[in-house]
Amino acid sequence: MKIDPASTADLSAQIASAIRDAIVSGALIVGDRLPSEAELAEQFAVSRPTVREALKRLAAQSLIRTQRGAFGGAFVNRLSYTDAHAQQITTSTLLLGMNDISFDTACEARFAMERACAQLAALRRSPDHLATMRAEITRQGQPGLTDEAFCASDVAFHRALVDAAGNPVLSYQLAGAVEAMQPLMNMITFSARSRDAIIALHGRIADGAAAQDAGQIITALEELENYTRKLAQSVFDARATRANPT
Amino acid sequence: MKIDPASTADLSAQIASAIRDAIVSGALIVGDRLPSEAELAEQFAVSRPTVREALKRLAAQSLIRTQRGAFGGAFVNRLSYTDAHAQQITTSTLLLGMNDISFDTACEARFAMERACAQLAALRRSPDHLATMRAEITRQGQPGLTDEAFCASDVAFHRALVDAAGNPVLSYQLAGAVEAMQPLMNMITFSARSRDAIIALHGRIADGAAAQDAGQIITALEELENYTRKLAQSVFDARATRANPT
DNA sequence: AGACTTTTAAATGTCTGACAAATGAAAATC
DNA sequence: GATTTTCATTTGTCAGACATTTAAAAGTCT
Repeated sequence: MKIDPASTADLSAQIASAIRDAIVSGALIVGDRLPSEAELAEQFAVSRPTVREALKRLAAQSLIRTQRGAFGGAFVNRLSYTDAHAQQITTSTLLLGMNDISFDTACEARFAMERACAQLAALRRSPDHLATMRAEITRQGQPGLTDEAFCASDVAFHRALVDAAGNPVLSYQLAGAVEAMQPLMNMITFSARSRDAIIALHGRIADGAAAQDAGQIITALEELENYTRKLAQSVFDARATRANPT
Repeated sequence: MKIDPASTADLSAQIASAIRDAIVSGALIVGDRLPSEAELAEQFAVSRPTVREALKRLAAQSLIRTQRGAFGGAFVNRLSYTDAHAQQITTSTLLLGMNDISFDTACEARFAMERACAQLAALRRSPDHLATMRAEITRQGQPGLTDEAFCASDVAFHRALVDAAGNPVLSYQLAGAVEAMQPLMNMITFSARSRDAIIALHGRIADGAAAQDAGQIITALEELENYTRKLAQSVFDARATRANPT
């Protein structure tokens, strides 16, 4: 592991990059202990604070974990689904929030990916997944539910559908996409009638999963996508009219 | 922005978390300048090195960028697709590399997502995308190509298919999944015959895109998935036999 | 007055040295 | 032999200093 003395970049960034490369390439494997901060400082010929900044960068990506005390140090971390998932949600949420991505684009991406697991979900859904879906549908029908709680339940419902596909890699990828949509969905005010429509579509999805009928799930998802986009459109139109009345 | 004095977690982690929350929640928006390190140190009642460690954590996630000099400082960064993409590839690659995920699981997830954009790709593919796909197919047929170069071209081909869907959110999500598979794919040695089979399938995908026939793309992708899994299986079987000959 | 140069203040980047706190191993004690 | 104490190691945090970069502000010349 070496750094380029000619580079103008921050030393801590260079050091972090060197160690990251060693981990990604497999030169350092899960559980390996990195040299102590003092040793790293000597190896890279920098001071300990600089090394520490580099290590904090890696810790922010869950690449390492640190432990105090004798025989402590920095260890290469096993990236868990939970960690990866959390990072993906942060990244996706910010990406959607900062880049003026249209509701339609985000919606299209989300439902395209969700349809991708319909086939597998129909094949592998367990009674557990079905029960979760039914429970969320019931919750969504309860009176007095706030829009936010309705959205949260919506996310949980779709999360169950994704998990039903029984592929952890798919779950990790899609859960990020679905959850990142939530702030956008939260902008919509759901009338009682639109809630009923969504709940009916959720019911058809759950029925399709129960019957192991992928076609039914996909059809319902397509209708849900169209309905969601129409709903969002009307919200945006109403806002535009309020802001700019003729 | 406050931190909990009772928490046992690292101060730098707490400070990073507080600032991150402010960014994700929208209290700090793109382009906003954070207080200087000295001011932050005073606000949080910690030393400057501790503040710096917190800022480096945020920089590692591309949440902020720093600028030296007068009127410099730390600014909330617009998370670009490029940054998000790079992070996703690192995360996905490590997740796949560290967690003993079977080739089949990863392969299934990848092709499920890729099929999800077939419909959109058939609808929106531009001459540019078609040209890229054709060019990669040509490259793949060249003699003397190393296995690694073949894999890289394979990734480029599928990347073009994903981009053809014309949805940046989808591209960001899927590019990570496809590229993260590359180290796994690199374990396979491609015989001339298997290369020919893959190239033929790529040709059918490109033809389907050219004809705007989503069904053809999906069928070819399914065959490609099956073929890839069969190929990987034979590689693993051969290894098992070598390691444990009867 | 306007264009160019110099100065300067503010900010990050880096270093040194120090102490606190945690932690597990080893030594001492019962 | 079991328990307690000591101790070395390592990370976490702090204080203060200097180097470097940067753009605004002041100064200078035409």
